[in-house]
Amino acid sequence: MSFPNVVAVHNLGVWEKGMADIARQQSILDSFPPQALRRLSIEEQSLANHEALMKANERPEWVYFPQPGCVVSLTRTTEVGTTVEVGIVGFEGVVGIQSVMSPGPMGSDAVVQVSGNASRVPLSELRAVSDDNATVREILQTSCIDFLNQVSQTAICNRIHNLEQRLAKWLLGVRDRAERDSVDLTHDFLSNMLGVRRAGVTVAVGEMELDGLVKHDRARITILD
Amino acid sequence: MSFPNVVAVHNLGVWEKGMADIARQQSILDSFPPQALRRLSIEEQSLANHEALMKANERPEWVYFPQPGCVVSLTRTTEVGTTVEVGIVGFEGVVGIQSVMSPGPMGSDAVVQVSGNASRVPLSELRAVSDDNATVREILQTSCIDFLNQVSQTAICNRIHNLEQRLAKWLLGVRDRAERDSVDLTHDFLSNMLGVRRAGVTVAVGEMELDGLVKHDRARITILD
DNA sequence: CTCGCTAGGTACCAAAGCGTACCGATTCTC
DNA sequence: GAGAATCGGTACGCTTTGGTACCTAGCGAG
Repeated sequence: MSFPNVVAVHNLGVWEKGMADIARQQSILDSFPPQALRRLSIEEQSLANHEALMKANERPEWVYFPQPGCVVSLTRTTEVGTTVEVGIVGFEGVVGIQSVMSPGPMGSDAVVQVSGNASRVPLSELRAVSDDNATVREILQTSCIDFLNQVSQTAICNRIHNLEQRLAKWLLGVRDRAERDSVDLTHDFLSNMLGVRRAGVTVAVGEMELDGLVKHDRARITILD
Repeated sequence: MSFPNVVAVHNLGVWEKGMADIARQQSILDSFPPQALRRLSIEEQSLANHEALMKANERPEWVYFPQPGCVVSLTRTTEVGTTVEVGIVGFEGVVGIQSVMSPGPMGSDAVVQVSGNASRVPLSELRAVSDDNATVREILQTSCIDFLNQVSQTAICNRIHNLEQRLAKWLLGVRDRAERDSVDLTHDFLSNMLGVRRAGVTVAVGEMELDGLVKHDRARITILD
Protein backbone atom coordinates (compact mmCIF):
# COMPACT_ATOMS: atom_id res chain seq x y z
CA MET A 1 0.00 0.00 0.00
CA SER A 2 1.58 3.18 -1.14
CA PHE A 3 0.90 6.82 -0.76
CA PRO A 4 -1.60 8.91 -2.78
CA ASN A 5 -0.64 10.29 -6.15
CA VAL A 6 -1.84 10.62 -9.74
CA VAL A 7 -5.49 10.98 -10.77
CA ALA A 8 -6.44 14.08 -12.56
CA VAL A 9 -8.49 16.41 -10.46
CA HIS A 10 -10.98 18.58 -12.31
CA ASN A 11 -9.41 21.21 -14.44
CA LEU A 12 -7.44 22.71 -11.61
CA GLY A 13 -4.09 21.27 -12.46
CA VAL A 14 -3.94 19.36 -9.24
CA TRP A 15 -3.00 15.72 -9.21
CA GLU A 16 -3.01 13.15 -6.52
CA LYS A 17 -2.49 9.45 -6.70
CA GLY A 18 -5.83 7.79 -6.29
CA MET A 19 -6.61 5.32 -3.64
CA ALA A 20 -9.43 4.00 -5.73
CA ASP A 21 -7.23 1.21 -7.01
CA ILE A 22 -6.43 -0.09 -3.58
CA ALA A 23 -8.41 -3.25 -3.21
CA ARG A 24 -8.97 -3.29 0.50
CA GLN A 25 -8.44 -0.30 2.67
CA GLN A 26 -7.18 -1.25 6.04
CA SER A 27 -4.73 -0.07 8.61
CA ILE A 28 -1.15 -1.02 7.85
CA LEU A 29 -1.18 -2.64 11.25
CA ASP A 30 -3.12 -5.43 9.63
CA SER A 31 -0.21 -6.21 7.36
CA PHE A 32 2.11 -6.92 10.27
CA PRO A 33 3.08 -10.57 10.69
CA PRO A 34 1.19 -12.40 13.48
CA GLN A 35 4.24 -12.92 15.66
CA ALA A 36 4.83 -9.19 15.64
CA LEU A 37 1.23 -8.40 16.45
CA ARG A 38 1.37 -10.72 19.46
CA ARG A 39 4.11 -8.60 20.96
CA LEU A 40 2.11 -5.41 20.72
CA SER A 41 -0.50 -4.24 23.21
CA ILE A 42 -2.90 -2.87 20.67
CA GLU A 43 -5.65 -0.76 22.07
CA GLU A 44 -8.74 0.46 20.26
CA GLN A 45 -9.41 4.13 20.60
CA SER A 46 -12.21 6.35 19.50
CA LEU A 47 -10.74 9.66 18.41
CA ALA A 48 -12.83 12.79 18.72
CA ASN A 49 -12.77 15.71 16.34
CA HIS A 50 -9.97 18.17 16.98
CA GLU A 51 -8.45 15.95 19.63
CA ALA A 52 -4.72 16.55 20.03
CA LEU A 53 -2.82 13.29 19.82
CA MET A 54 0.71 14.58 19.95
CA LYS A 55 2.50 17.83 20.50
CA ALA A 56 5.52 19.21 18.73
CA ASN A 57 8.76 19.06 20.69
CA GLU A 58 7.44 16.26 22.85
CA ARG A 59 7.79 12.54 22.55
CA PRO A 60 4.46 10.73 22.36
CA GLU A 61 3.64 7.77 24.55
CA TRP A 62 1.66 6.01 21.86
CA VAL A 63 1.55 5.94 18.11
CA TYR A 64 -1.76 5.67 16.27
CA PHE A 65 -2.87 3.61 13.30
CA PRO A 66 -6.04 5.29 12.06
CA GLN A 67 -8.68 2.92 10.79
CA PRO A 68 -10.45 3.70 7.54
CA GLY A 69 -12.57 6.80 7.96
CA CYS A 70 -10.37 8.42 10.57
CA VAL A 71 -8.05 11.19 9.47
CA VAL A 72 -5.32 12.95 11.40
CA SER A 73 -3.51 16.15 10.45
CA LEU A 74 0.08 16.92 11.22
CA THR A 75 0.57 20.62 11.74
CA ARG A 76 3.43 22.89 12.59
CA THR A 77 3.24 26.17 14.43
CA THR A 78 5.53 29.04 13.57
CA GLU A 79 7.35 31.44 15.81
CA VAL A 80 4.46 33.89 15.52
CA GLY A 81 1.79 31.36 16.40
CA THR A 82 0.47 30.60 12.93
CA THR A 83 -0.48 26.96 12.52
CA VAL A 84 -0.18 25.27 9.15
CA GLU A 85 -0.76 21.70 8.13
CA VAL A 86 2.16 19.85 6.58
CA GLY A 87 0.52 16.50 5.94
CA ILE A 88 -2.36 14.20 6.70
CA VAL A 89 -2.43 10.59 7.82
CA GLY A 90 -5.25 8.11 7.39
CA PHE A 91 -5.47 4.36 7.37
CA GLU A 92 -2.48 4.20 5.04
CA GLY A 93 -0.09 5.61 7.60
CA VAL A 94 1.10 5.88 11.17
CA VAL A 95 0.63 8.94 13.32
CA GLY A 96 3.93 9.37 15.11
CA ILE A 97 6.10 7.50 12.66
CA GLN A 98 8.76 10.13 13.30
CA SER A 99 9.07 8.98 16.89
CA VAL A 100 9.27 5.36 15.90
CA MET A 101 12.13 6.03 13.55
CA SER A 102 14.06 8.54 15.57
CA PRO A 103 14.65 9.09 19.29
CA GLY A 104 14.01 12.81 18.99
CA PRO A 105 10.84 14.73 19.76
CA MET A 106 8.03 15.25 17.29
CA GLY A 107 8.51 18.05 14.80
CA SER A 108 4.79 18.65 14.49
CA ASP A 109 1.48 18.50 16.30
CA ALA A 110 -1.04 15.78 15.49
CA VAL A 111 -4.71 16.72 15.51
CA VAL A 112 -7.73 14.62 14.65
CA GLN A 113 -9.27 15.92 11.46
CA VAL A 114 -12.09 13.48 10.96
CA SER A 115 -13.20 11.56 14.03
CA GLY A 116 -13.11 7.79 13.94
CA ASN A 117 -11.35 4.80 15.36
CA ALA A 118 -7.66 4.12 15.61
CA SER A 119 -5.48 1.39 17.01
CA ARG A 120 -2.97 2.67 19.45
CA VAL A 121 0.33 1.03 20.40
CA PRO A 122 2.89 2.07 22.98
CA LEU A 123 5.75 3.79 21.21
CA SER A 124 8.41 1.82 23.05
CA GLU A 125 6.84 -1.49 22.10
CA LEU A 126 6.61 -0.60 18.46
CA ARG A 127 10.17 0.58 18.43
CA ALA A 128 11.31 -2.71 19.92
CA VAL A 129 9.36 -4.76 17.42
CA SER A 130 10.52 -2.59 14.54
CA ASP A 131 14.05 -3.14 15.71
CA ASP A 132 14.05 -6.89 15.45
CA ASN A 133 11.37 -7.67 12.92
CA ALA A 134 12.51 -6.88 9.42
CA THR A 135 9.04 -7.11 7.94
CA VAL A 136 7.58 -4.61 10.34
CA ARG A 137 10.55 -2.39 9.83
CA GLU A 138 10.18 -2.42 6.09
CA ILE A 139 6.53 -1.49 6.37
CA LEU A 140 7.20 1.36 8.75
CA GLN A 141 10.13 2.71 6.82
CA THR A 142 8.15 2.68 3.63
CA SER A 143 5.28 4.42 5.33
CA CYS A 144 7.71 7.04 6.55
CA ILE A 145 9.03 7.72 3.07
CA ASP A 146 5.51 7.86 1.68
CA PHE A 147 4.79 10.54 4.21
CA LEU A 148 8.00 12.36 3.34
CA ASN A 149 6.91 12.42 -0.28
CA GLN A 150 3.55 13.76 0.73
CA VAL A 151 5.13 16.58 2.70
CA SER A 152 7.42 17.35 -0.23
CA GLN A 153 4.38 17.68 -2.42
CA THR A 154 2.78 19.98 0.13
CA ALA A 155 5.89 22.14 0.08
CA ILE A 156 5.61 22.55 -3.66
CA CYS A 157 1.88 23.12 -3.71
CA ASN A 158 2.31 25.81 -1.09
CA ARG A 159 4.70 27.52 -3.43
CA ILE A 160 3.11 27.34 -6.82
CA HIS A 161 -0.57 26.48 -6.52
CA ASN A 162 -3.25 28.97 -5.72
CA LEU A 163 -5.75 28.75 -2.94
CA GLU A 164 -8.47 27.05 -4.94
CA GLN A 165 -6.08 24.37 -6.16
CA ARG A 166 -4.72 23.73 -2.70
CA LEU A 167 -8.22 23.56 -1.29
CA ALA A 168 -9.23 21.03 -3.91
CA LYS A 169 -6.17 18.93 -3.21
CA TRP A 170 -6.83 19.06 0.50
CA LEU A 171 -10.45 18.06 0.20
CA LEU A 172 -9.58 15.12 -2.00
CA GLY A 173 -6.87 13.97 0.35
CA VAL A 174 -9.32 13.95 3.21
CA ARG A 175 -12.06 12.39 1.14
CA ASP A 176 -9.88 9.47 0.13
CA ARG A 177 -8.99 8.75 3.71
CA ALA A 178 -12.31 9.55 5.30
CA GLU A 179 -14.09 7.39 2.76
CA ARG A 180 -16.99 9.73 2.51
CA ASP A 181 -17.82 12.77 0.46
CA SER A 182 -18.96 14.98 3.30
CA VAL A 183 -16.60 16.34 5.87
CA ASP A 184 -17.61 18.44 8.85
CA LEU A 185 -15.42 21.46 9.10
CA THR A 186 -15.69 25.20 9.25
CA HIS A 187 -14.10 27.66 6.90
CA ASP A 188 -12.14 28.91 9.86
CA PHE A 189 -10.68 25.51 10.56
CA LEU A 190 -9.85 25.02 6.91
CA SER A 191 -8.13 28.36 6.81
CA ASN A 192 -5.86 27.21 9.59
CA MET A 193 -5.00 24.00 7.79
CA LEU A 194 -4.26 25.78 4.55
CA GLY A 195 -2.57 28.71 6.22
CA VAL A 196 -4.78 31.38 4.67
CA ARG A 197 -7.48 33.83 5.76
CA ARG A 198 -10.89 32.54 6.67
CA ALA A 199 -12.44 34.93 4.17
CA GLY A 200 -10.20 33.52 1.48
CA VAL A 201 -11.58 30.04 2.10
CA THR A 202 -15.13 31.33 1.88
CA VAL A 203 -14.43 32.83 -1.51
CA ALA A 204 -12.61 29.73 -2.79
CA VAL A 205 -15.38 27.42 -1.62
CA GLY A 206 -17.88 29.73 -3.27
CA GLU A 207 -16.05 29.51 -6.56
CA MET A 208 -15.80 25.75 -6.40
CA GLU A 209 -19.49 25.63 -5.65
CA LEU A 210 -20.22 27.74 -8.72
CA ASP A 211 -18.21 25.24 -10.73
CA GLY A 212 -20.31 22.44 -9.31
CA LEU A 213 -17.37 20.75 -7.63
CA VAL A 214 -18.64 20.95 -4.08
CA LYS A 215 -21.58 22.13 -2.09
CA HIS A 216 -21.67 23.25 1.47
CA ASP A 217 -23.94 23.88 4.41
CA ARG A 218 -22.99 25.35 7.70
CA ALA A 219 -19.79 23.71 8.91
CA ARG A 220 -19.84 21.01 6.26
CA ILE A 221 -18.48 20.54 2.78
CA THR A 222 -19.59 17.87 0.34
CA ILE A 223 -17.50 16.89 -2.63
CA LEU A 224 -19.57 16.37 -5.75
CA ASP A 225 -16.98 15.82 -8.43
CA MET B 1 24.18 15.28 15.03
CA SER B 2 20.79 16.69 14.44
CA PHE B 3 19.19 18.86 11.83
CA PRO B 4 19.23 22.68 11.64
CA ASN B 5 16.78 24.69 13.72
CA VAL B 6 16.51 27.65 16.08
CA VAL B 7 18.84 30.68 15.98
CA ALA B 8 17.38 34.03 15.28
CA VAL B 9 18.17 35.29 11.85
CA HIS B 10 18.39 39.04 11.45
CA ASN B 11 15.12 40.77 11.86
CA LEU B 12 13.42 38.75 9.20
CA GLY B 13 11.49 36.43 11.41
CA VAL B 14 13.27 33.41 10.08
CA TRP B 15 14.69 30.84 12.39
CA GLU B 16 16.92 27.91 11.82
CA LYS B 17 18.71 25.69 14.25
CA GLY B 18 22.35 26.60 14.18
CA MET B 19 25.07 24.22 13.35
CA ALA B 20 27.50 26.43 15.17
CA ASP B 21 27.20 24.26 18.25
CA ILE B 22 28.23 21.14 16.44
CA ALA B 23 31.72 20.41 17.56
CA ARG B 24 33.08 18.62 14.57
CA GLN B 25 31.43 18.67 11.23
CA GLN B 26 31.87 15.45 9.40
CA SER B 27 29.90 13.10 7.26
CA ILE B 28 27.60 10.84 9.21
CA LEU B 29 29.38 8.01 7.50
CA ASP B 30 32.18 8.62 9.96
CA SER B 31 29.93 7.74 12.84
CA PHE B 32 29.26 4.26 11.50
CA PRO B 33 30.84 1.45 13.51
CA PRO B 34 34.04 0.00 11.96
CA GLN B 35 32.54 -3.42 11.26
CA ALA B 36 29.81 -1.73 9.26
CA LEU B 37 32.27 0.40 7.34
CA ARG B 38 34.26 -2.69 6.38
CA ARG B 39 31.23 -4.08 4.61
CA LEU B 40 30.75 -1.00 2.47
CA SER B 41 32.59 -0.20 -0.74
CA ILE B 42 33.01 3.45 -0.11
CA GLU B 43 34.15 5.47 -3.05
CA GLU B 44 35.33 9.07 -3.04
CA GLN B 45 33.70 11.26 -5.60
CA SER B 46 34.21 14.79 -6.69
CA LEU B 47 30.84 16.33 -7.43
CA ALA B 48 30.60 19.12 -9.96
CA ASN B 49 28.23 22.02 -9.78
CA HIS B 50 24.77 21.26 -11.10
CA GLU B 51 25.57 17.60 -11.53
CA ALA B 52 22.45 15.44 -11.33
CA LEU B 53 22.94 12.63 -8.83
CA MET B 54 19.49 11.11 -8.89
CA LYS B 55 16.28 11.44 -10.80
CA ALA B 56 12.74 11.38 -9.53
CA ASN B 57 10.83 8.18 -10.25
CA GLU B 58 14.03 6.24 -10.60
CA ARG B 59 15.96 4.19 -8.12
CA PRO B 60 19.54 5.35 -7.68
CA GLU B 61 22.48 2.97 -7.84
CA TRP B 62 24.43 4.79 -5.16
CA VAL B 63 23.69 7.00 -2.24
CA TYR B 64 25.94 9.93 -1.41
CA PHE B 65 27.34 11.22 1.86
CA PRO B 66 28.46 14.78 1.14
CA GLN B 67 31.60 15.85 2.91
CA PRO B 68 31.74 19.23 4.60
CA GLY B 69 31.54 21.96 1.99
CA CYS B 70 29.50 19.99 -0.50
CA VAL B 71 25.80 20.70 -0.72
CA VAL B 72 23.10 18.88 -2.64
CA SER B 73 19.55 20.05 -3.36
CA LEU B 74 16.53 17.84 -3.59
CA THR B 75 14.03 19.22 -6.04
CA ARG B 76 10.67 18.21 -7.38
CA THR B 77 9.24 19.01 -10.76
CA THR B 78 5.56 19.67 -11.22
CA GLU B 79 3.23 18.51 -13.93
CA VAL B 80 3.85 21.78 -15.79
CA GLY B 81 7.62 21.53 -15.63
CA THR B 82 8.31 23.95 -12.81
CA THR B 83 11.16 22.81 -10.59
CA VAL B 84 11.19 23.70 -6.91
CA GLU B 85 13.57 22.71 -4.17
CA VAL B 86 12.11 20.84 -1.23
CA GLY B 87 15.23 20.41 0.87
CA ILE B 88 19.00 20.47 0.96
CA VAL B 89 21.50 17.92 2.18
CA GLY B 90 25.03 18.55 3.32
CA PHE B 91 27.50 16.66 5.47
CA GLU B 92 24.77 16.11 8.05
CA GLY B 93 22.69 13.93 5.78
CA VAL B 94 22.45 11.29 3.11
CA VAL B 95 21.44 11.96 -0.46
CA GLY B 96 19.08 9.15 -1.35
CA ILE B 97 18.01 8.22 2.15
CA GLN B 98 14.55 7.66 0.73
CA SER B 99 15.82 4.78 -1.34
CA VAL B 100 17.65 3.26 1.59
CA MET B 101 14.53 3.26 3.69
CA SER B 102 11.99 2.26 1.11
CA PRO B 103 12.08 0.05 -1.98
CA GLY B 104 10.22 2.61 -4.07
CA PRO B 105 11.66 5.13 -6.51
CA MET B 106 12.92 8.56 -5.52
CA GLY B 107 10.27 11.25 -5.12
CA SER B 108 12.67 14.00 -6.07
CA ASP B 109 15.69 14.87 -8.14
CA ALA B 110 19.06 15.41 -6.51
CA VAL B 111 21.29 18.14 -7.91
CA VAL B 112 24.68 19.36 -6.71
CA GLN B 113 24.32 22.84 -5.33
CA VAL B 114 27.83 23.54 -4.17
CA SER B 115 30.54 21.39 -5.68
CA GLY B 116 32.75 19.35 -3.40
CA ASN B 117 33.54 15.82 -2.36
CA ALA B 118 31.22 13.08 -1.31
CA SER B 119 31.54 9.45 -0.33
CA ARG B 120 29.40 7.20 -2.39
CA VAL B 121 28.14 3.77 -1.44
CA PRO B 122 26.14 1.27 -3.48
CA LEU B 123 22.52 1.48 -2.44
CA SER B 124 22.12 -2.26 -2.11
CA GLU B 125 25.12 -2.55 0.20
CA LEU B 126 23.91 0.18 2.47
CA ARG B 127 20.47 -1.35 2.62
CA ALA B 128 21.94 -4.66 3.63
CA VAL B 129 24.11 -3.14 6.33
CA SER B 130 21.25 -1.01 7.58
CA ASP B 131 19.16 -4.12 7.79
CA ASP B 132 21.37 -6.01 10.17
CA ASN B 133 23.31 -3.34 11.98
CA ALA B 134 21.15 -1.56 14.52
CA THR B 135 23.57 1.29 15.01
CA VAL B 136 23.73 2.14 11.34
CA ARG B 137 19.99 1.83 11.12
CA GLU B 138 19.43 4.22 13.96
CA ILE B 139 21.71 6.77 12.38
CA LEU B 140 20.03 6.52 9.02
CA GLN B 141 16.53 6.58 10.41
CA THR B 142 17.31 9.64 12.46
CA SER B 143 18.82 11.33 9.47
CA CYS B 144 15.67 10.57 7.54
CA ILE B 145 13.44 12.15 10.18
CA ASP B 146 15.71 15.17 10.36
CA PHE B 147 15.21 15.59 6.66
CA LEU B 148 11.47 15.13 7.02
CA ASN B 149 11.43 17.92 9.56
CA GLN B 150 13.39 20.11 7.22
CA VAL B 151 10.95 19.53 4.40
CA SER B 152 8.05 20.26 6.77
CA GLN B 153 9.67 23.56 7.58
CA THR B 154 10.07 24.29 3.89
CA ALA B 155 6.37 23.60 3.38
CA ILE B 156 5.48 26.16 6.01
CA CYS B 157 7.96 28.77 4.85
CA ASN B 158 6.61 28.43 1.33
CA ARG B 159 3.20 29.26 2.71
CA ILE B 160 3.74 32.11 5.10
CA HIS B 161 7.12 33.70 4.52
CA ASN B 162 7.83 36.23 1.81
CA LEU B 163 10.52 36.02 -0.77
CA GLU B 164 13.16 37.91 1.18
CA GLN B 165 12.66 35.72 4.23
CA ARG B 166 12.82 32.54 2.20
CA LEU B 167 15.91 33.75 0.42
CA ALA B 168 17.61 34.51 3.72
CA LYS B 169 16.71 31.10 5.09
CA TRP B 170 17.99 29.43 1.97
CA LEU B 171 21.31 31.26 1.97
CA LEU B 172 21.88 30.41 5.61
CA GLY B 173 21.07 26.77 5.04
CA VAL B 174 23.62 26.60 2.27
CA ARG B 175 26.17 28.63 4.18
CA ASP B 176 26.04 26.29 7.18
CA ARG B 177 26.62 23.29 4.99
CA ALA B 178 29.06 24.83 2.54
CA GLU B 179 31.12 26.21 5.39
CA ARG B 180 31.87 29.39 3.58
CA ASP B 181 30.17 32.72 3.21
CA SER B 182 30.36 32.97 -0.54
CA VAL B 183 28.35 30.79 -2.82
CA ASP B 184 28.55 30.82 -6.59
CA LEU B 185 25.12 30.98 -8.09
CA THR B 186 23.10 33.07 -10.46
CA HIS B 187 19.85 34.79 -9.68
CA ASP B 188 18.31 32.59 -12.29
CA PHE B 189 19.39 29.44 -10.53
CA LEU B 190 18.20 30.78 -7.21
CA SER B 191 14.86 31.61 -8.69
CA ASN B 192 14.45 27.98 -9.69
CA MET B 193 15.33 26.76 -6.23
CA LEU B 194 12.93 29.14 -4.56
CA GLY B 195 10.26 28.72 -7.19
CA VAL B 196 9.96 32.42 -8.04
CA ARG B 197 10.78 34.77 -10.92
CA ARG B 198 14.37 35.62 -11.64
CA ALA B 199 13.51 39.31 -11.42
CA GLY B 200 12.06 38.74 -7.98
CA VAL B 201 15.35 37.33 -6.77
CA THR B 202 17.23 40.31 -8.16
CA VAL B 203 15.01 42.67 -6.20
CA ALA B 204 15.19 40.64 -3.01
CA VAL B 205 18.98 40.38 -3.18
CA GLY B 206 19.12 44.11 -3.79
CA GLU B 207 17.09 44.80 -0.68
CA MET B 208 19.20 42.52 1.43
CA GLU B 209 22.24 44.25 0.09
CA LEU B 210 20.81 47.62 1.12
CA ASP B 211 20.32 46.20 4.59
CA GLY B 212 23.94 45.14 4.64
CA LEU B 213 23.09 41.45 4.97
CA VAL B 214 24.77 40.28 1.80
CA LYS B 215 26.79 41.56 -1.09
CA HIS B 216 27.02 40.17 -4.54
CA ASP B 217 29.07 40.19 -7.68
CA ARG B 218 28.28 38.50 -10.91
CA ALA B 219 27.08 34.97 -10.20
CA ARG B 220 28.13 35.05 -6.55
CA ILE B 221 26.52 36.01 -3.27
CA THR B 222 28.40 36.63 -0.05
CA ILE B 223 26.71 36.55 3.31
CA LEU B 224 27.86 39.33 5.60
CA ASP B 225 25.60 38.99 8.60
C1' DC C 1 38.80 44.08 -30.91
C1' DT C 2 34.40 42.64 -31.74
C1' DC C 3 30.63 39.73 -31.52
C1' DG C 4 27.66 37.15 -28.85
C1' DC C 5 26.14 35.15 -24.75
C1' DT C 6 24.94 35.35 -20.06
C1' DA C 7 23.88 37.81 -15.76
C1' DG C 8 21.43 41.12 -13.85
C1' DG C 9 18.79 45.75 -13.27
C1' DT C 10 14.38 47.91 -13.96
C1' DA C 11 9.70 48.74 -15.17
C1' DC C 12 4.71 48.14 -15.89
C1' DC C 13 0.44 45.88 -15.32
C1' DA C 14 -2.44 42.22 -13.54
C1' DA C 15 -3.68 38.68 -10.24
C1' DA C 16 -3.71 36.64 -5.79
C1' DG C 17 -4.01 37.09 -1.25
C1' DC C 18 -3.81 39.67 3.33
C1' DG C 19 -5.67 42.64 7.13
C1' DT C 20 -9.53 44.28 8.65
C1' DA C 21 -14.06 45.09 9.27
C1' DC C 22 -19.02 44.77 9.29
C1' DC C 23 -23.10 42.34 9.22
C1' DG C 24 -26.57 38.63 8.60
C1' DA C 25 -27.77 33.87 9.62
C1' DT C 26 -27.73 29.78 12.22
C1' DT C 27 -27.02 27.33 16.34
C1' DC C 28 -26.28 26.87 21.19
C1' DT C 29 -27.20 27.81 26.02
C1' DC C 30 -29.60 28.96 29.80
C1' DG D 1 -37.55 32.09 23.79
C1' DA D 2 -33.87 35.48 24.36
C1' DG D 3 -29.24 36.40 24.38
C1' DA D 4 -24.74 34.83 23.17
C1' DA D 5 -21.64 32.58 20.36
C1' DT D 6 -20.40 30.69 16.07
C1' DC D 7 -20.30 30.57 11.10
C1' DG D 8 -20.01 32.61 6.87
C1' DG D 9 -20.76 36.35 3.11
C1' DT D 10 -18.86 40.54 1.39
C1' DA D 11 -16.04 44.53 0.69
C1' DC D 12 -11.97 47.75 0.35
C1' DG D 13 -7.35 49.05 0.20
C1' DC D 14 -2.74 47.39 0.28
C1' DT D 15 1.32 44.30 -0.50
C1' DT D 16 3.52 40.66 -2.74
C1' DT D 17 4.33 38.27 -6.61
C1' DG D 18 3.81 36.82 -11.50
C1' DG D 19 4.20 37.72 -16.53
C1' DT D 20 6.58 40.07 -19.67
C1' DA D 21 9.78 42.84 -21.68
C1' DC D 22 13.75 45.66 -22.60
C1' DC D 23 18.16 47.24 -21.74
C1' DT D 24 23.06 47.27 -19.85
C1' DA D 25 27.34 45.26 -18.10
C1' DG D 26 30.68 41.82 -17.97
C1' DC D 27 32.87 37.83 -19.87
C1' DG D 28 34.66 34.62 -23.32
C1' DA D 29 35.71 33.03 -28.03
C1' DG D 30 37.45 33.88 -32.32
